[in-house]
Amino acid sequence: MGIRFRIMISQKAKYALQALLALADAPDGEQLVISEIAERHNIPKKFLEQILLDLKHRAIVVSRRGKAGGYALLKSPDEITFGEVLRIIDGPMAPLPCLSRMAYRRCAGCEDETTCRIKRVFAEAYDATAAVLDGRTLADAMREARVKRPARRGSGRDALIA
Amino acid sequence: MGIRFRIMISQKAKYALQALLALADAPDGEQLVISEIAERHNIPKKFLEQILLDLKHRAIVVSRRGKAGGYALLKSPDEITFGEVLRIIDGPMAPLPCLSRMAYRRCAGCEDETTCRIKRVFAEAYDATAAVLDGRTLADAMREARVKRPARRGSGRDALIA
DNA sequence: TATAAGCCGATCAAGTCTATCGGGTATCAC
DNA sequence: GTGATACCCGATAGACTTGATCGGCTTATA
Repeated sequence: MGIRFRIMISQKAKYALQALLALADAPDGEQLVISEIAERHNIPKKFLEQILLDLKHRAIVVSRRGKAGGYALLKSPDEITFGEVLRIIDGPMAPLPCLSRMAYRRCAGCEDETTCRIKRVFAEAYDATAAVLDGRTLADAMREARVKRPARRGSGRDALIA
Repeated sequence: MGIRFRIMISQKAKYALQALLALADAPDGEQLVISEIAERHNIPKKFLEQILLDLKHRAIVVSRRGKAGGYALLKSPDEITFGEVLRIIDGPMAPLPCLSRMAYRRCAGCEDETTCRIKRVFAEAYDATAAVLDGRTLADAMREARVKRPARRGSGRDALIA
């Protein structure tokens, strides 16, 4: 139906970030149950189960099972970066396989990687993206929501198209 | 089989950029036929037809039909940006629909867009990416391939993971 | 022991990506 | 004007991914 976006964050990653922010919001690191988070943020409960389990396996959150169970953050909100979460949920972020450190692969049909004229530009783009995503934490996101800043840079987004 | 990359450039876009660079390489804007480009760069010929047609419709290249036909660049290589090509071939680049100017859409389930804590971070990431991709032209890519520069920034890519 | 909550693997529908196919149409050489 | 060449264009198909659901198991509390 709708238009497809290429450089898109998955729904799963969005859910993951929402859930983590919900946990970060909980006072005193109090734990929350899946169904609570799911209902409050309109996330399919079973889907959220998978997501939180992934995050648990990667030591972002902890869980307690049983009747008094639930989830809580394992790391502090200012130690959890967006980049980290995205890599866990969506896999490598590099725009070309040959640019990834966590999953390097030669590009199909690329004969001389050292002189590839496409690679260099995307390497720059990737560096720029990664610098932002690896530099922003849940704590940053929580802060930004409270104090509304003026445009961060001179021209801001208005200079950009699409 | 392999690992999936999320923020990935499509094969189609890679073909498009290769083809455009091939046309930019041609001396005096001489035209090339599809099959020539396809063979030299290992691009499926019929697939490349579609791609070049798209680029023609968007006024990036011109074509001549018939026996002495072929393709040539319509704009000069320093007027064709990577971002432009990517938007034509892959569609909007924004990581969230609500960040796209060319195809704005409200994010599913996002209730208050002005206070969305996820949006802001991705807006920054997107700005950073777009600044690079909209700032690099085919001509840049051709230049960079010739003179091999030292690392552009201090630490360079080595500081980054994945 | 009953109940609540997380754990876990399998499966499914819809959509996307890559590529291919079969022909249609313009242009040039002769 | 006839044939060959090269671009134009819509339809289709297979493999894969994504988002989501299902059923049942395990652990812990009351």
